[in-house]
Amino acid sequence: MNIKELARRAGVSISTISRVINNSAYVSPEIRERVEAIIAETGYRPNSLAKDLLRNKTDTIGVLLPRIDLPTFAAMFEGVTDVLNQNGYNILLANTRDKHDDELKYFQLFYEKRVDGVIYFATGITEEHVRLVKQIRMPLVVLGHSGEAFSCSAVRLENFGAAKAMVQHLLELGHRRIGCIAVPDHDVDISTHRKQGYRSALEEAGIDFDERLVSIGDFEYPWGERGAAALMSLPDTADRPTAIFCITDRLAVAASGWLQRSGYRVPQDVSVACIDDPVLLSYTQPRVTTMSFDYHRAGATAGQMLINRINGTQAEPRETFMPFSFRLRDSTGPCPSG
Amino acid sequence: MNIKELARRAGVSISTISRVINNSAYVSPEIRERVEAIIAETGYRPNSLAKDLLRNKTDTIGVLLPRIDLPTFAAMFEGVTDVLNQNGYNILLANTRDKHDDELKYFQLFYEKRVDGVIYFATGITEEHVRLVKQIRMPLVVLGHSGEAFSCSAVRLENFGAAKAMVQHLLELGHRRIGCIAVPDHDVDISTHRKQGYRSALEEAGIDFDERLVSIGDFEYPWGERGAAALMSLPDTADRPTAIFCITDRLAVAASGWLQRSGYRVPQDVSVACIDDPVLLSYTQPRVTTMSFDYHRAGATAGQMLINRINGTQAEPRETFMPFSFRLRDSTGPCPSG
DNA sequence: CTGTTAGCGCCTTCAA
DNA sequence: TTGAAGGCGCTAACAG
Repeated sequence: MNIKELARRAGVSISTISRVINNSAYVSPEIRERVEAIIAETGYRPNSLAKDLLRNKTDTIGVLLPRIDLPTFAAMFEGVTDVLNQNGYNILLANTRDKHDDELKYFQLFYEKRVDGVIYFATGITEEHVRLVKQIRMPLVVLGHSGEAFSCSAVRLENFGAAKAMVQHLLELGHRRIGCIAVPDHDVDISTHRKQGYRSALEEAGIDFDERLVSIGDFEYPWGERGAAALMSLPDTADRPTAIFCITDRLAVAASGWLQRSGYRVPQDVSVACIDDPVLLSYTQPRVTTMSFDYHRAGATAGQMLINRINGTQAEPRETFMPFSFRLRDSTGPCPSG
Repeated sequence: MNIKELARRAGVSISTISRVINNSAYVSPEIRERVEAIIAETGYRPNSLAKDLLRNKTDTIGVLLPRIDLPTFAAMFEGVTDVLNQNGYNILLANTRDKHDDELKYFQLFYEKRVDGVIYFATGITEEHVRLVKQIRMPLVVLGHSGEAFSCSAVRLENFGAAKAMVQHLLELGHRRIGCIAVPDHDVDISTHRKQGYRSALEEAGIDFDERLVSIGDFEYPWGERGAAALMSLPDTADRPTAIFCITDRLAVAASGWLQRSGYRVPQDVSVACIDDPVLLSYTQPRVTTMSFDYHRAGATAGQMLINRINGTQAEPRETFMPFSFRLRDSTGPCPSG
């Protein structure tokens, strides 16, 4: 079914059909009624492809992300979609599932599908990314990294500050041997900056950095166990940490579970703290002290920035940092031997 | 930049350009080279809208779901996207955020955008849904419900069996007063069937159903606390449950946390069990006994069914039930007063 | 081997 | 107030 067939059945021209569909001009009531009846009866819906081709706009935004099954990404994503949907945009979603090399392919896809803009949950930006994006000139907003390389707006997190403040909290509780369960430096904003915050807090407190207190793995639960186990099995008991700072929530949950199953009380024997605050952390036993970011808001901000960029409301690149807030719960306490 | 401009610059016709882009016919090496050089230099990429309009195919699948921030949905979604991406499809994602009424709007959108098929994470199917889908005749696969109303294939979960088997596990441990934290009957497959499984197991064991042992709330953590609190505050101590069966994982985590904070040992005083097995449940304290569904596989199966339907490989509707598997962990134990 | 032409379905002047 | 015609960017006959 198309506009031509509709016109034939209604005994009018295709322009008239177009007019009633879009209310774009006056149509005599009788004709309008007749056409509407036929539309209702046939269940006709215009072909958006044809329309989009003509108006050179798709009302679709490409969203590129490495995974969606982490609460943090899911929350940002829902923030993005909330504002985009409210503004009449649809989402073409590319989930690379951590296959970083596929990102370039998806940028091309977005361009070929002529999306009106792109939200990019960045993990690592290469020169190829930059060249490609420059070439295709699509409105772009980066989430989780600087947008400088692309000369575009970005929404970032105060990762350094959050990590530093959390370690300072542990220092204030009297802890001196503070372990850190972290991840490699693939993802600049999270892994590097949070680790830097940890080191910076120690440094300012005049505590020497001890490499044996840092355990590097990945973001997943199993590593929280393994990391905690590694730290608590340092040969000299005096070397073992009295507090463990985890770079993200899953590591803390698993570390806390392992500690308890291994006979340590949390926080009486060992404190556990982290960054990121999925609802879960308020319901585990014990509840976990953390630094909270409003991920939904971060996503919504990025979405709004992109809309402003498309509208021309805000042409100049701008960078927003999301603040953290301290959530004191039950997993941190005074240093025992302190 | 378009094919016409390219033709002008290369001094050839647009068909020649098309031929080199698509490798659809022989082109003399010199011309091919010249054209490819210009393409590389301009960064030209064909407009998919025009192509899709012509071939009447978009290589895009619409995915309609109520939310993406639950591990179960996220896992199914990634299963879907894995097989679809592997088969060259892209994803137009509609996240209703539990606004059930928007579903119809998104079905229309999918049709207007001429997606090649739809995966529908169904929560409640109304007559309007059926009428609309019948009218637009798109290949469709339903996830989480019967596809009967649409005469389409579906992937479902053995919710009844999983719930029944879990309650039977508790019965075998000697429990007679088994609480249930559940949700209202909005979502047939999960809420109703799992509750029915609970009742069926009790019935077969000759235990009278006690309404006071069922607490109805929602899927979120806070309700796990409130539900557990309600069950454990029945006036007569003898009425209180010695085991709590939760309809899904979040409720169990929160219930277990609340019990421990309220002075109950899990499982020595009260056992906790549930259905659904996000990785988390292996890392909480205690680890939670549950029935596991392979959600990723469920999604992948749905994706493959849709592809088969589009190819014509499998035209007849078919229904697959995903089996459950028992994960015995640390949150369930013998009935104390046994 | 390459160019010309006719649409895909729709919107938008421009006439009438 | 309505109709005719051109064109969005591309592919696929059909000529040459």
